[in-house]
Amino acid sequence: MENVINNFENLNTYLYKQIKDMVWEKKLMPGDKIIQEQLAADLGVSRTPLIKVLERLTSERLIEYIPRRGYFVKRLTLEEMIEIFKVREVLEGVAVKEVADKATDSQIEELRGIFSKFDTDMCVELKNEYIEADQEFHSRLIEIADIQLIEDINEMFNIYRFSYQKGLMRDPSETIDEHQGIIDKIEEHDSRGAQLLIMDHIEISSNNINKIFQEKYNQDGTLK
Amino acid sequence: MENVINNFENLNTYLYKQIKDMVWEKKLMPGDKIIQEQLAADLGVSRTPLIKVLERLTSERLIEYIPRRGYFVKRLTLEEMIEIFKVREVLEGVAVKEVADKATDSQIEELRGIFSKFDTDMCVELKNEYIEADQEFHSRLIEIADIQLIEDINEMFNIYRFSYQKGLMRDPSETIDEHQGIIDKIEEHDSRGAQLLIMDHIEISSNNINKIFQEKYNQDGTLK
DNA sequence: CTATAAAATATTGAATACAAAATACAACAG
DNA sequence: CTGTTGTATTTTGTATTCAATATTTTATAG
Repeated sequence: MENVINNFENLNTYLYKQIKDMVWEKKLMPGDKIIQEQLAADLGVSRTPLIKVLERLTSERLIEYIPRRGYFVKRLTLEEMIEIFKVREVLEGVAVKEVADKATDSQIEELRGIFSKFDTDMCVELKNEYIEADQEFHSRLIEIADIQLIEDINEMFNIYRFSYQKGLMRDPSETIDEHQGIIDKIEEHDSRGAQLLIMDHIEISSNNINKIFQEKYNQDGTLK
Repeated sequence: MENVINNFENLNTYLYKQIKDMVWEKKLMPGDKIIQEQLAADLGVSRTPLIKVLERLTSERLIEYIPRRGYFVKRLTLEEMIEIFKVREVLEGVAVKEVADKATDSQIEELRGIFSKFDTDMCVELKNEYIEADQEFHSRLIEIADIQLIEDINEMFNIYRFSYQKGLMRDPSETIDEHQGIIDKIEEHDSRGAQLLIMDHIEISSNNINKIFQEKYNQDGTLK
C-alpha cells in the first residue's frame, strides 16, 4: 500500500483517482450513499483526507452532498444529460472553429487518420473500435484547439465521460459521414462551416440520448 | 457568533460566504498565503471545516492549492482573464440560442426595456447606470435560458464577477447597438443569428480587455 | 397487520493532537 | 558580503475523538 501511495505526489491525487474510477467503473453506483468510515477503511486512510477529496468531486458533480446526511454518488437525470450535450455542442463548436483556423496539415492528416480504417458498412468487431475512434476524434479536436478553459470545463464537469457512457452512442453508419464532412471543412479552413456541422452532429446525438432515455426511464428518472 | 452561524444551514455555507467575500473585498489579497490556523481562528472555527471550504473554493478557482505548501489566494493572469471571456462567449452563446427559441413576447419586451432609457450619446451620469443595465441584460439572458449547467459553470468559474471588474468595460456608445441587434434577432426567433451576434459581441469585449491589460501589465503579469 | 413511538445503532460534524514537512533564521565558511 | 548548513519555529497532513444528528430496529397501541 505504501508503494502505491508514494507513486503519487500525495494522498489527495491517489484518493481522487481511486474514487473517480470507482464511480466510472460503477463500483460505486449512482444513488449510493458513501459511508465515509467504510470507504476510508477500504482505501486505507482516515476520513479527513477522504472528505477533502469528496468535496472536490462534489464540485465536479460526480458526487452530491446533502448537509448532515452525507455524500451520495450522483444520479443523472435526463435533463442534466441534455444540458451536458447543449454545452458540449457549443464547446466543440468553438474548438472546431479554432482548429479550422489554425490546424496544420499534419494535424489534419492525423484527424483523418483516426477514421481511416472504417467505412459505412463495417463489421461488428470494428464497431467497438470505432467508438474509441469517435472519442479520440473529439478529444483530439479539443486538444488541437488548445483553449485551456474548454479543457477545464470538460474536465471539471466531466462532459466527455458523461457523453460516452455505454449504450448512448449512435450507430457508426450514421456518424461516419458526419465526421468526414467536419474534417473536410477543417481542411478547407472553413471555420464557420465546420462549426455549424459539428454543432449539428452533436445536436443529433443529443436528440438520440433523449430518445433512449424516454425508452428506458420513467418521467421521475427511475428505471422502467 | 452562535447566532451568525445559525442563520445559515450549516457552518460550511457560512464559511464559504465569509471567505469568498474576503477575497472579493480584497481582505485576502491575490497571492496571499492562507494560514489555516489563523484564518480558522479569525472565523472562530477549527481547521477541519475550513479546509473543506478551501477545497471547494479551490475547485472554483478563487484559491489555489499547492501540496505541502498550502492554499493561496489566486492571482489572475491575462491569459486566464481572456479564457474567462472565451468561456463566457460560449455560455452566452448557448443561452441566447435557447432564449431566441423560447422567449415569450413579454420576456423580449423586458429585455428591450432594460436599455430603453439609453441612446448612443448619453451623458456621463447615465453611463454608470448603463453599466448596470449591461450586467442586468446578460444575467437576465441566462436566467431566461434556464439551463442549470450554464448557471453552475457561471457560478463556479465566477465568470461574471471577473468580467465586470471596474475599468474593464467598453464604452456604452460602442455596445448599445450590439445589444439592440441581439434583441432584434431574439425577437425574430433567429437563434443561430442571435448566437453569432452575441459571440461577436463578447469577443470584441474580450479583445478590449486584452488591450487594457497590455497597457497596464508586463508580460509576466506584474503591474507596469 | 399497520402505524407510531422509543430505544439502540450508525454516521456525520468539528475540535484536538501530533508527526512530517516546509520555512525562517542564525551561525559559520569562504 | 554572499552563500551554505544546521537548528528552531511554523504550518501542513492525517488520525483520533466525541458530541450532535440521522437512521434503523424494536416495542407497543390501535
